[in-house]
Amino acid sequence: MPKASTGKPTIVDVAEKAGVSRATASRALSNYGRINAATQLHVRRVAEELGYRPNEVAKAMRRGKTKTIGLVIVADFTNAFFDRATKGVVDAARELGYQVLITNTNEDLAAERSAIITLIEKQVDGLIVVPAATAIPDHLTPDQLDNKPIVFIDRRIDGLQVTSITTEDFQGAEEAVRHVLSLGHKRLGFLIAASGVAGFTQERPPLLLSTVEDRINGFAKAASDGGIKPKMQTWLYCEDLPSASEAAVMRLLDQPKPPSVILTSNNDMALAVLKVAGNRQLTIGKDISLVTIDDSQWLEAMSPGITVVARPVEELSRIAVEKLVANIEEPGQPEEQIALPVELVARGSVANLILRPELWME
Amino acid sequence: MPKASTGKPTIVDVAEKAGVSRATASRALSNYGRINAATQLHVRRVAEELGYRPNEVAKAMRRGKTKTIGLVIVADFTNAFFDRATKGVVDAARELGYQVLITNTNEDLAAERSAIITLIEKQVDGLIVVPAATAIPDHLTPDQLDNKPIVFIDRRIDGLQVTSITTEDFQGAEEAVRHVLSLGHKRLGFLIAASGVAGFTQERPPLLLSTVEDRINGFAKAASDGGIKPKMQTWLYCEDLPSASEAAVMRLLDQPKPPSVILTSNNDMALAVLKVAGNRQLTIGKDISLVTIDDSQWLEAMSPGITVVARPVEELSRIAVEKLVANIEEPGQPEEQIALPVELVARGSVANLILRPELWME
DNA sequence: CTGAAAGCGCTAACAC
DNA sequence: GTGTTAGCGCTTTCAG
Repeated sequence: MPKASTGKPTIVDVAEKAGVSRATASRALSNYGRINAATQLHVRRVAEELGYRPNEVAKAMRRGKTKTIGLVIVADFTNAFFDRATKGVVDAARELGYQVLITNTNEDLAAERSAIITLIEKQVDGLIVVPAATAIPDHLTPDQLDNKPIVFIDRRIDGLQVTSITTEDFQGAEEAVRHVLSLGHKRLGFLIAASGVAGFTQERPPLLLSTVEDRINGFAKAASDGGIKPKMQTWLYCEDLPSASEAAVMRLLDQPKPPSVILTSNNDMALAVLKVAGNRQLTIGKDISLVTIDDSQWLEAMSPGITVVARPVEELSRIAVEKLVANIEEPGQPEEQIALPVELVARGSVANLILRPELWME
Repeated sequence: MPKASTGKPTIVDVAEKAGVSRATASRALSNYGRINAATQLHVRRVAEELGYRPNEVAKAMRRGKTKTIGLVIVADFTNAFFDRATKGVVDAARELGYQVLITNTNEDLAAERSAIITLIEKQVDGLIVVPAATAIPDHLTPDQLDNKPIVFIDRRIDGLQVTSITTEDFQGAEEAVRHVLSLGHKRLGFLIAASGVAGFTQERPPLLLSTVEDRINGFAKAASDGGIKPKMQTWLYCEDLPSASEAAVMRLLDQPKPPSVILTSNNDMALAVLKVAGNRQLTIGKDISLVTIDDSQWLEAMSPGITVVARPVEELSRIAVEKLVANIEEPGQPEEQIALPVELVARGSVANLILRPELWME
């Protein structure tokens, strides 16, 4: 009586039934090495009959490659940027034959740290991360990473030699300001999401994510270039929490001389402006203007549509995956800092104070 | 000269350096079986020194468990439901010590099929899927699934004995209709997302997802209970594509006697209403009313806020993971069909035709 | 309480 | 072109 194979068929079962050795079966199934075409066909047929499925874990163990990449995404992917980025990474990875193991840290460095350890232990071939850190962290050293390739998306960490795919946030922010200035706005409110602050503050926090840093600098440069005096600008740095951001918006609006336009650094801040404006019966694009960074279908569908700096999220994710996979399959690629161009999409959320000065009296 | 271990340290290196056997090292590190406390401490210290990291792939191979679950999510997680569900699953899984391997199919059965095969080959311990199929598919048999547990979220497949976590869509839809009727609406437009149709149609497609089916039935029941004659109802079944849904909305609005309120079956359809209304300078909650299913921060932040049937997405995901993990760790749990209650969140997008009949003359 | 040894399923030298 | 064999790194009987 033949050894009854109880569980699911393995390559040994296939080999036996096909009357060949394991090696031949393997060659037939994985399509490598020299093998007789007829043998291959036969083995494959037998495998099919048996309902054989390769065990990728065993393969991974043997080859030292899991064909899996780890995605460490911070915060909600409830955020209009991160959900698209996630989808982009998953899709691009699959096209290249990789699966993605996903982890969510809540902008929390400790969570990021442990996520990376887990992923490395799971033997991912590489990592795509949205780093939560502003300074060089200790858990992103080649040693901790087991020398696995890594690429950052959305943000850089200056001083770390890591490939990063970001967007031209400085230019985008500049363009946003130029746009509102061209429409006659002179009193500007800036609402900047900044982790690490409690509530909101006028003082610029010392440590900021590279994206935030770039946006601030871009905003500031264009405002200054446009001849807008600091007095005419209100800057609020705000915790990324509805309670904080809404309070910040109210503060902005309740100034003796409130801004005619608010520029927000991300979706969450824009949401707060929308909320508060709604509560106060203020019409966007008329009573108060708004420009934000990152597009979404909702921003487009509103009336008026919200003017945004759109970032090429899908492309960013795709490039990140391509660079990572290139480095996995051919180690030693040079590090690159890639910044993708952004685009201002003007919709109706910025009042034209030139054509309709009655909307805004100084 | 001792065998210089080149690569990363393995448990053998730890054992050697600690002067114990592999078995003892394993016991010390994985904290099982009988082991002397002092020995354990020593081994752990050595492991620490060496920077030893367990290889989870090897563990998985040996134990036959990967501590990984596969998530097969359809469509965009750009969708306000799926992004939150994804996050919910990832978070809940991590809390239970599982990682998640994510796949995105675009409501495409073939993609789903291949995703599941891949996941099974990767030896996931179980599967959470949003099934794209309306009828019983051939790729979800215990055999194809390698007898791994599976739970559906968001939708059921009637006739398939699979644990599913859904929401009370029938009741939610009913409640939505009751709400608009109570506000005096009598002419109702229903915009239903339905895959499989091209463009849009008035004819009800034969095969519908269980969620869609339930929503339609709920809408219809409440309308009929409320004495709304079929003549007063317009039903449009629509491809889930902006071009199609926007055309459908226009059709709805361009009828000789257009509905005073549109009830949409999902976010995408609601987006189309918003878009078209914006283009036509129609004010939501006044010129045209809107109720949709699934909440999002955007729907809440708009002015007026959009009235929605909110579904408990996080809870749904959490329960799905818990049920799945229970079944992984203790196989043979009974299948369950769980439907979570939903909640109507009334905001300002439905005009009150009773208080302000001038908004709507028959 | 600890060690020896087997083996999870697969691939890749190396022989023939 | 095919078979033999040796592991990948780990856990787990089974002895002692």
